[in-house]
Amino acid sequence: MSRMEPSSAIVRRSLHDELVDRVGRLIVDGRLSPGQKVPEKELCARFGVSRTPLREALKVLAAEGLVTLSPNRGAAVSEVTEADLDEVFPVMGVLEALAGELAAARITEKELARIRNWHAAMLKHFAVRDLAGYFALNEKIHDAIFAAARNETLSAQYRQLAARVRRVRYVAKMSDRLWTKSVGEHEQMVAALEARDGRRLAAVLKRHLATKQRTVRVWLAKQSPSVPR
Amino acid sequence: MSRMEPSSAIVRRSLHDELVDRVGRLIVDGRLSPGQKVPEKELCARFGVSRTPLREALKVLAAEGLVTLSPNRGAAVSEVTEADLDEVFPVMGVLEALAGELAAARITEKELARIRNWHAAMLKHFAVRDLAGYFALNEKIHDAIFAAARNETLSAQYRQLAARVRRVRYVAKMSDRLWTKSVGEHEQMVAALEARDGRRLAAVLKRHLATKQRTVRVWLAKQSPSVPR
DNA sequence: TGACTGAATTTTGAATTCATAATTTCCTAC
DNA sequence: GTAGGAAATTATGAATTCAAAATTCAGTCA
Repeated sequence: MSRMEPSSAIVRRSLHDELVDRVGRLIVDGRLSPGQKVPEKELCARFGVSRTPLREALKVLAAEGLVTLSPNRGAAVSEVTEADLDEVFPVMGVLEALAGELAAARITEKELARIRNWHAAMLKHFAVRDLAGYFALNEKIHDAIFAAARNETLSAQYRQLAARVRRVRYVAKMSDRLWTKSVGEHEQMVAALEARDGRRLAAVLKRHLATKQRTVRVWLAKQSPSVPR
Repeated sequence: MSRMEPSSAIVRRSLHDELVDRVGRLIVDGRLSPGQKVPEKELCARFGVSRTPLREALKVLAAEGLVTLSPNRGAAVSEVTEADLDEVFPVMGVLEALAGELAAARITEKELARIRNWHAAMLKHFAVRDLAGYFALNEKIHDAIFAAARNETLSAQYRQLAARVRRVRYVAKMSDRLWTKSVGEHEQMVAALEARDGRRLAAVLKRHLATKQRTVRVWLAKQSPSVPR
């Protein structure tokens, strides 16, 4: 008997697992905004499921910090304060540094080549100041570095923290100065990877993240006065 | 009206939240052993709750890596393989290092004094080779360092990883040589804290964790042949 | 008008129910 | 006696139900 196409096969994940993803995405890319109550009923209707699996998913999202549960008043999308960023970024920093060290030691030629290509494409987006395209490739490159680090635990921890700040991170319009700086850092990242210099890559990634934090900070400061509640 | 004893007060957390703790503890301190299926029914009876909140808790524990869910066959306590340790320890390492740097900068005299006391008490337990007493204080000291780092995100991430390995970590009988080494490292930790030398503390913590990993490795290697499945 | 009270409604947390998948038991054929 | 397979049992995933809490709304009185 012939095996079914893996792509067409319905990999029957449990509903709650699927929902963690779907609802998480709604939050991360801003379709549910911070502070807003999670509309349980509406989401049940939208996804065609009952409250049970949805609520299971919300518990998981709460453990990951994307939603906040208050007793007898349900779930709300977590807000991202400046204090949160001050907590999260340093942790992301050391995780990225570790990823860099491991990746430099373990990355294959093939993976490196792919990153080089993405980097080149990213430069083109930068040239015409196409932020969305830039970010998409930027994220791919970072993911590839974590993949090359071959440490699923490390990647998972990072992903979790990244999700908490991404909605801020990827909305933050960069000033041209910071953007240029960021591109330069990416240049150095690729160079360090090619030299397989883990220490240097770690340092670059840390500096890069600091740049990002500054970008976000600027954005958040501009934003928060206009967000009353 | 007089206030009730906090210990007797029923702080009405949601059931699932309470259960994440209780079941998590069962796993972490080995009352449910790795590989074993989580006895849903039995736990419901034991805690006097229905399956709904228990299953919510299991989803959260699965996200934290303490249990593993397989479609249509429920939850089982996750096993800890050597490969897991190779993933988890490096991450814990960088988190501890960061905690050390932050703690050195932020710790108060009072907190430092408390750590000094615990350290002294720990030495007494070491003198008579009282492993349980030693571990209890050891853990307190590490917790205190994270508390002094004033970064809840950092602490939470660390706690999560620590839970995954603790059942191995705190069962592992240390060889006398490694134990002595460990005590020496603790000595250096306190010294670095007193000097508020973050860099040095980070280095010591990293070395200390490496020692611990070696301890666990030895234990796991001895163990695994006798565990058939 | 406007603050307060209390009933009606909605929302939440958790138990129960129900359909389906997995496992066990028991029977049959060899 | 054992392998195979059907029926019974149990476990699992998810929907539904139910009680209690929160919220909304309406009416009363100052």
